[in-house]
Amino acid sequence: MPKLGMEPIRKDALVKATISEIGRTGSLDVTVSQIAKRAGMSSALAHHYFGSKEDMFLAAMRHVMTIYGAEVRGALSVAQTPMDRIEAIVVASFSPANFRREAVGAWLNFWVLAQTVPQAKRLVAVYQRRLKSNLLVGLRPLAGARAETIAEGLGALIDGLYLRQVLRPGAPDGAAAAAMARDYLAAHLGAEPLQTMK
Amino acid sequence: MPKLGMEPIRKDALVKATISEIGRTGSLDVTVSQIAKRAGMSSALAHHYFGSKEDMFLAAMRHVMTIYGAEVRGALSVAQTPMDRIEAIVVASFSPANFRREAVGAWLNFWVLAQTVPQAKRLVAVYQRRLKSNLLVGLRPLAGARAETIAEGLGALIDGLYLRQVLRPGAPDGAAAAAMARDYLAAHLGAEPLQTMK
DNA sequence: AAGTTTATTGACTCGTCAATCAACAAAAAA
DNA sequence: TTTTTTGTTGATTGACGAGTCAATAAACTT
Repeated sequence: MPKLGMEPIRKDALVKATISEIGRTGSLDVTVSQIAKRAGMSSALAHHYFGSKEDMFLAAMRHVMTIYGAEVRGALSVAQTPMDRIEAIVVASFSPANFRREAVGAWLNFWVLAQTVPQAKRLVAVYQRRLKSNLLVGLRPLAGARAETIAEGLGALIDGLYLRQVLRPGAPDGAAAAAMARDYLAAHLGAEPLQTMK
Repeated sequence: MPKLGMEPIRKDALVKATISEIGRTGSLDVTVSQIAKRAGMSSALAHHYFGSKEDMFLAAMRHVMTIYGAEVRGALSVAQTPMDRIEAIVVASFSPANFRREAVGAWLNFWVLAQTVPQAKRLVAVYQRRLKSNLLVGLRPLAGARAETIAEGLGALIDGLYLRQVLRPGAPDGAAAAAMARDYLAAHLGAEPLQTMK
């Protein structure tokens, strides 16, 4: 009994189901049928709304990044000082949500996807640019000319710490990761604003 | 015309072919037949020597890590000072070899594999421990009690910088990554050996 | 010489899966 | 009311793939 305006609802359900299934299997080795089943429809319908499985992956990727982006934006909106802003980004990056099985599966597998699907690589690049630019807003008042380099380094450190927590045996420790990031900041900000020699 | 003692030769060929194919496709979505073909044998023979495809993946993973380990060990063997040691590890980690398509494909996909295959997770953990311990040897004379934290952070930073170079559009810049790692060191060593307050 | 171990493959089994299609149903437009 | 658009699925296509097996053959053992 077809109700109209199903498209966005179905697509949304499929995107979420895609992420769930990637998290469940830990890989991109999920079938359209599995996804469709979890989203409560036939695989044919999934193919109807998304032309191909790859399109579903890309939509799922955008969704994960949107969620993360919203989390960061929410945290930033209550930040007062520049330091607050950086702290907000760090905390959001290591929030429990990002360590859920689905999120982990999504990120790792999207990195893999980025190797071969240009569209996916572009999305990853967008994420990296946005992270850096968010960090810069907080860093420039604190570090001036060195802000660029510090933002680059802190961005990489956040990714690296995340990766390590995820690959570590046992439960990930977001707080420890955040502490390391703060340490990095302290060393780069507190120490040598005067060091100019290369 | 069976010559004896083929096993190690065949296995070696399969391992290398596995890495090649993973690099070529950028994913673990490679068939045993593709691997076997590239290694110059039938897929049945591949199954004869390795029981399953997963076994081939794990063997390939060990091989990649062995290569990297050898590279690091070689660089360390000529290091004189503690600082030399750290520098050697950094340079080796961002060597062109590690940015070859095969190496990139291997690392990214092995991270994914580690999510679901405990054996793979263990191998990743071994790599992380070894990196940290190598860094520690160089860091302890320079940083004393803070060596632990710095090694942890530098290890994560190296992974994060690697990831960023790999995902960046365009050719990766190992030298830039190494420079960032040095920057991290400088900030953590040169600055506040006296800072004790939390 | 007979028996055993090692090397090797073509053919096959059993299964999966992405994508398509024909067909049906209901709402909206004409 | 007829037509068009939107929603929906069962069935099918066409292809591929991991792992097994029987069979063949060379080399080594006894």
